[in-house]
Amino acid sequence: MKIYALIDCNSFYASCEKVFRPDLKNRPVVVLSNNDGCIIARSAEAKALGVEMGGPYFKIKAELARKGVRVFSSNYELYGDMSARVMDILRGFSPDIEVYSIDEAFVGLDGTDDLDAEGRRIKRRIYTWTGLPVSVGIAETKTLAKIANRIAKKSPKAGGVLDLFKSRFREKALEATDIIDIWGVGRRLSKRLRNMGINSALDLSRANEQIIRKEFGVTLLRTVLELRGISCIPLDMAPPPKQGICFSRSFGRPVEELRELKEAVASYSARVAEKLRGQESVAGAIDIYITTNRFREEDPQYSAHLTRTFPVATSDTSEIIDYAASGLERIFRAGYRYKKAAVTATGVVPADSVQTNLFDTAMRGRNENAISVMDELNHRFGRDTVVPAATGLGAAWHMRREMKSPAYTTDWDELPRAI
DNA sequence: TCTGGGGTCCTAGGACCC
DNA sequence: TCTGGGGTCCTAGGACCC
Repeated sequence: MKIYALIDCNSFYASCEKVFRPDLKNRPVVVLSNNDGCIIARSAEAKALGVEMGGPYFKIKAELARKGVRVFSSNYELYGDMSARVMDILRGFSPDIEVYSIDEAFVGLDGTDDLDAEGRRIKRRIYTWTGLPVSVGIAETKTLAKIANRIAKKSPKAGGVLDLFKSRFREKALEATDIIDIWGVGRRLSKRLRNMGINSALDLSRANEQIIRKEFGVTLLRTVLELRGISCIPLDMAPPPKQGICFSRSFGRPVEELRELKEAVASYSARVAEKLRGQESVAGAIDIYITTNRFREEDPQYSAHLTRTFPVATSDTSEIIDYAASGLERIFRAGYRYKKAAVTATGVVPADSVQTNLFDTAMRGRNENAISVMDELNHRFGRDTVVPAATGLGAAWHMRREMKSPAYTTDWDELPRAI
């Protein structure tokens, strides 16, 4: 029988700031997003004062000051560092751990006798070693562990830890959980479910499987089964490298010039390339997105994106910047006040898989002649001088720019002429 | 003046092939 | 003439997560 514990740091960003400011103990604290745009974390004291999550800072700045709320700009380096410490401590309890987000992890506790006591040991050790308060929820599925965690966090009686594994309180817990608070049920789904008279987690756990499958798809069906204690979402201990790598930012002020946008897109592209190399991946394509400020309804609105595919998957900074820049030129329209730009690498695969893919592509082409010509070129000019592109129909031959006469052809039979 | 950033998964529909 | 089933691959868009 599987047992899952969900460990979740309370008000993570706000708690991280408090660790280094003992004078703020028991004081309300909030943390702001990039550009100090909106509130992304609130300490318990701030929540008690009614400070809303996601509220734009400029609208409530005066109110926060009046209430004595301390305000921090976000410091992601600090949060990443604190997160790593917490995850290391959890690894001391079980090797079965899925780091789910910066402030959450699922831990497998199979074979543990006293789950409640183990949960309290985890909570105590993290607090002693890092100063961060956490909540622990335990159950036989991840979805139920999420619910247990949520109740542990809110209920004063639970003291931050709730074990729902084979618990006689499970039905009560489901009944007390509103549909919108279930992991995997968002605004849209909850609306549709309410129309069917499904309002609580208990209602959803009793819903008809066929109807759920037909009307909502397999994702929600899995949620239903998980609520019944049937585990459908296993621990993901070694998440594969990211499939898409994105860098996106809002500008501090409206941007109208192509030149300025280009600078932004170039620096975002460089960051994406860095991230790619950091996880030893390459991208098959790059997507550029720009948009105006949707909150300024009086302004003309425009947003656009464009995907550019690389002949050969790459993590090369200048190549990525070039492609992004030319994509930007194509979607840029003058006369708009731009607010935000994003650069996303897609088709991301491990760098060392590319040669394998290329070989497969070559074999699919079944053109012995082309393959032997490629081999000969590579033998004469050095390894990887010529490679077949991984994407596109048929075979596309790409010759690296180190060669004096770079050639690019989409025809197998053309290759010999490239010599 | 001022409204975050970074992801995943699923499904539907079109292109293309035999 | 344009009719059929079965399959893959790709893309766009929706919904959700923290």
